[in-house]
Order: sequence, then structure tokens, then C-alpha cells
Amino acid sequence: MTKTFYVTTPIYYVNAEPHIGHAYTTINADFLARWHRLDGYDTFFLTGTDEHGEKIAQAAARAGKAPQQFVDEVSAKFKNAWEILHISYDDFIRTTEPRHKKVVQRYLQEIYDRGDIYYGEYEGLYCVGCERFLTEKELVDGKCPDHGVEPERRHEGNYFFKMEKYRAWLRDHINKNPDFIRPERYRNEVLSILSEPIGDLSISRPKSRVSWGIELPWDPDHVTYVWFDALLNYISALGYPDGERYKKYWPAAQHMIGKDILKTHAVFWPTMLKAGEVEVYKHLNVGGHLLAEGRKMSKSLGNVIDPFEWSEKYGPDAVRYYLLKETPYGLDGVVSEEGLIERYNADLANDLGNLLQRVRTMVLKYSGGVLRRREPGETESAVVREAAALPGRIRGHVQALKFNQALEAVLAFVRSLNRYINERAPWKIQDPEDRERVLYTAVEGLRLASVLLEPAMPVKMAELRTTLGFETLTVADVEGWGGTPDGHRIPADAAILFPKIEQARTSGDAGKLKAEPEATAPVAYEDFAKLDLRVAEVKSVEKHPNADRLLVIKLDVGGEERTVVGGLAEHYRPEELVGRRVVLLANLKPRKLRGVVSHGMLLAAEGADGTLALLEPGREVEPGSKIS
RNA sequence: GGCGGUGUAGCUCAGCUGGUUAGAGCACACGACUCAUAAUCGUGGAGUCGGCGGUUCAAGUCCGCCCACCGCCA
Repeated sequence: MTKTFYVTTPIYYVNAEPHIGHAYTTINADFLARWHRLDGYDTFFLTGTDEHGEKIAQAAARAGKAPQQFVDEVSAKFKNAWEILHISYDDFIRTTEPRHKKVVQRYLQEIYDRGDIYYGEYEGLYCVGCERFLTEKELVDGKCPDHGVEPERRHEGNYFFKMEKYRAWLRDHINKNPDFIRPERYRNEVLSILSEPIGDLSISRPKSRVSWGIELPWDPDHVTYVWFDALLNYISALGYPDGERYKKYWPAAQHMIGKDILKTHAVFWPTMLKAGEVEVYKHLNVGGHLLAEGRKMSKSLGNVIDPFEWSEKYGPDAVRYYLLKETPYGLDGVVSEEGLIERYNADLANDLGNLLQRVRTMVLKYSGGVLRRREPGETESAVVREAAALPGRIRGHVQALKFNQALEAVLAFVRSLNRYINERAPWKIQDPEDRERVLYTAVEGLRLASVLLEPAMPVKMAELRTTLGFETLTVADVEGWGGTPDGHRIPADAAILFPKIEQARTSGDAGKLKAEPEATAPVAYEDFAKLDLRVAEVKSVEKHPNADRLLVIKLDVGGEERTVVGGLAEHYRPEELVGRRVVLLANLKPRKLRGVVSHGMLLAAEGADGTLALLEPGREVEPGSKIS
């Protein structure tokens, strides 16, 4: 019986276009899928798009499009993105497809019939502008932070899923199955969530308010909400409950997600499965985020990395390889274009590409392109032993989700092939038979590497094999030494596999300049005018209850009271601030800092040693005065 | 505040259940070689393995406390 493997990415919400976060998770999943296929597993790889909900309806309206048209377009962009990156998905599920809706309704009905869904009144603070309920925490001074309006108290009828009922079971399951959620750090996080009541889950919205969704089968006035719809894609795509695919693949299910949606996949989803009496998935694999220059990527910082742009410049395989090799799965990884180029040049151009090139040249030059199979000698047997051990090591690393180490192991082998060639120096060998032995060994090694690197670089490794006259291969084809037949011919011409990327070579001085503060790009006056800068008087200051560095500062801004949280604790004592008139950026979007809402920020200058100095007007000015 | 993660050569990282003089890649210096994409190969230097204390014949590796950064929760 063949082994089966089922891996999924999240289905991506179509309110945003494909970005590096989507790409990273998907590349990781694709690597797993391709590896398992090569390693003889009957593999199914699913991705797709999540297309219902209020936000989508709003985004469609803003774009002046019907929801269906809008989601069709964005969904197509995801498909296109995956084509660019050579993602080998077997199916692409969309939550607006009939096959999905059918399963969602059926599943809801089953759980409803079992009594795990009940109707409840929900009372909350509703913001008309946002068209949604806000939590107390979101409010700033009792008002909606986005609309500045006090929300009204409203009742709404929702259906709830009895999630809390399954909490004990889930804790138990996670405790009994240490590799259910991995890496371990996320498992611990989930256990800590489950150590306290998780409550029941609201799973519907009245149709009067949100219409873009799947109707509850027993109450057409409501649609199901977000996660209950989305999560079921993992089984709807397989044809739950009777589909062949479902029976075959679901028992081997592994989900790949980013850490931002841990709770939904580690808590909501298993309890939903349990309630539906469906066997829970095998593994939830949680990936970290990618950081640029060690920081979060954000539009405002302008450090957002576009993998599709990289792909255009350096090729999809280079991007895939770089992301997989340079980031430890499960932790946040630091990536940059310089890093990509460095990795590419060192590993792919110098080590692997050049190895291929030198071997090819020698086979053509010394043996007329024909390989003779010669038995390994003493030096060769060391290479053979290393080669024999390699697939097993890779298998182990992949199973442990250490993709970076899997790739490093293959590269170490590539380096040892380079070393081997230098040692044997075929260009010096007089005996033709011995020379053939060396060349055969090198080609055989490259053939092995091409298979083991294929999950990361499907296109380039296929090219590499073509260059050496090989067809498609699997891990089984390279596990034993000597698979290349005697008399094998390699084609005479081939392009360089990994042309070196020439860096805009920076001289020593230019390198230094980079470390200097960057010249700020000029801004238009209109941009400056968007800032509402005001003079504010400090009324009171307290230490932040949950952070040593932060102060909670209450300000008078011309009659209006404001609370601002600032990282000033190391620079000012609370009492020395009271009464000062300082400069406030008043229209900064409110933000919660360690539990306290901060609305605005105080301007300060930073000295060379890092000390901060608050800006103050040079002469008496009333609080609230505008600064321009 | 609670829980968890991370902290190892200039940089990026490996170090499993504790065991000989702590490793790799990049970068740097020198050397070898010339089949090769100015490539490859060798040699070299540097690290109080975040800090302090403890357990042990023996600790990056276990325990406690502390520091820095990050995440989750409250």
C-alpha cells in the first residue's frame, strides 16, 4: 500500500493581493508536497482562496464591482502568483464554489442536529460607520477610533458553536500528541490558551447586515461567518464525506499556516472537527514571519519585500531556495535582497553551478561526452558513503520541518564533490579508466543532488538533469549508487545554469556611506499638511502598569483630554513632565500599547547617545495651538 | 504581570537524550590548483557559548535567579 500525504496552505482571504507572507507559507508547503511526491508518497496539495464576508463585500463595493466579479479577479491573481512561483498544487478551492458551499451547509446541519449549535442574543456596541460590533478594548475614550463616534448599544441574534464543550478534549489530545502542533513553542501557546475557558464561538451573522456568505440551512436569515466557512475547505476540497480523495488523504492531513492564524487552526478547527465526528488532522505546522532588516515589514516603513519582483529578477527557484535555506521554519526569518544575492552566488553559482559546469566540460573534453561506469576506488568510496547517507538525512530534516538544514546538507555534499574533484584532479590523470572513474563519480553525485534539491528548485534541477542527459527522477532512483548507466551520453551544449549575479559593486567607502543615516526623500507640502501637530500641556503622568519603559501621559490639548503612551520612562521622571507644554502629533491613529490605548505621539529629538529630549515651544503658547 | 521563544566567532546560523582541544557558511588574510561562472580547494585568526550561582567526575547542553529582544495571554 502506498503511503499518502496531504498538505494544505491556508486559503487566502481575497481582501488583499498576494504578498510575501502568502508566498512564504505556500513555498514551504510546496516544498513539503514536492519532497513527498519524490519520496514515493501519494501526495495531495491543496491551496485556495477565502472569499466570503463583510470585508470582501465592502472591498468589492469600493472597487465598484459585484462581489462575485471582485473575488473572481482577486482569486485569479493568487492563481497567477502561484504559477509564477511554480507552486505544484493539486487543487485550488474557492469558498464561493458550489462544492464548498454544499459541504459547509451539510456540516453545519449535522452539528446543529447534534445540538452543538444554539441561538443566542448578543448585545454589544455597534458602530454604524464600521458596520460592526466593537469590543470595549477597541474604543478610545468611549468612541470608535476610526469614526470618532460613540457606538450604539444593539442586540443581535447569532448562532453559537459550543466550542467550550470540547476544550478539555482538545487539551487532552494535544497533551497526548506532542507533534500535533509544531514547533513546540506554538503548542505551548495553544495549551496556555486552553488552560482557561475559551467560550463558545459565534458562527453567524444576520443576513440583513452581512449578505455575502453561505446561508445557514435551517435559518436562511443568517449566513455563516468567516472561520466556520473557511476552515471547512480542507475537507470540502477532498469531497467530504464520501469522496475517494477524502477517504484517502484526510487521514494524512497536515496544515501549514503562519503564526498569525494559530488560534483558529489550533483551537477552532479541531473542535469543529470533533463536533462533526471527523478525525482530527495529524499535524499543524506553524511558520514564523519574514522580517526585513530584522523588523516587521510594513507599508509605512517602506520595507515591504515583493517576492514576485524578486522572482522576475532572479528567477522563482532562486527565491524559493533563498527563503527555504535562510529561514529556520517556525521562527521569524530575516531576509533581504542582498542576502538573496549572496546566497545565490555562493551556493548556486559558485558551488553547484560551477561544479556542474566543470564536470560537464571535462566529460565532453576528455571522454567525448560519454560516461563509463567504473567501480569506485578508495577515494570514491568516501563519496559513495556520503551519498548513500544523504537521502535519509534529508528525510529526517524534512520530517522535522528543518528545511534550511535539509538544503544545507545537500550543499555540504556539493562542496565535498568539489573537494573530491580537486583531490583527484582529473586533468592530471593519465590513465583514461581512472579519469572516467572520477567523472562518473562526479556526475552520479550531481544526479543525486539534483533530486534532493528539486523540492526547492523544481525548474533549475530539471534543467540540470537535462544538461547531464537525465530524465525525471525520484528519490528511489538515486538512493543506490551507480544508477547512471554505462555509456551514458551528456549533451554537448548547455547554458550556464546559475549565471552569477553581478552586484552593483560598492567600494569600501560606498559601503560605509550606507551605514550613515539615509537622506530623507523630499515630501510634498500636502503630505506634511496631513499632520495635525498641536501644543499640548501635560496634566498627569503615570508609569505604565505593564511596561518598564513606557509612561502613560494625560494631556490637555486646548480643552480636549488625550492619553498618550510614550517610551520616555528612561529619559524623564513622571513628576518632571507635569505642566510642560510639548508637541503632539494629534491625528496619529490610536493604538494599544501593552494594554493602554495611546492616541497620538509626542515629538522628541534623539541625541547621539540615544537620550530623548521632548520638543517644547520656545515661548508661551496656549495648549491646543496648531503647529505648522 | 503570567506563559513561551530567542541570545553561540565581524555577519548568518548548526550543535540530538550533558562527555575528548565548541562547529559550518559568508567575509578577511595567505597559499595551492587551472577542468570550471575571476571559480574551486587548503591554511589561519579570533568566541568569558547573554550574566551570576548551583547540580555533576564532566554543562552552550540540566536547575535557579537576573538582563536584552520578540511573541501569546491578561
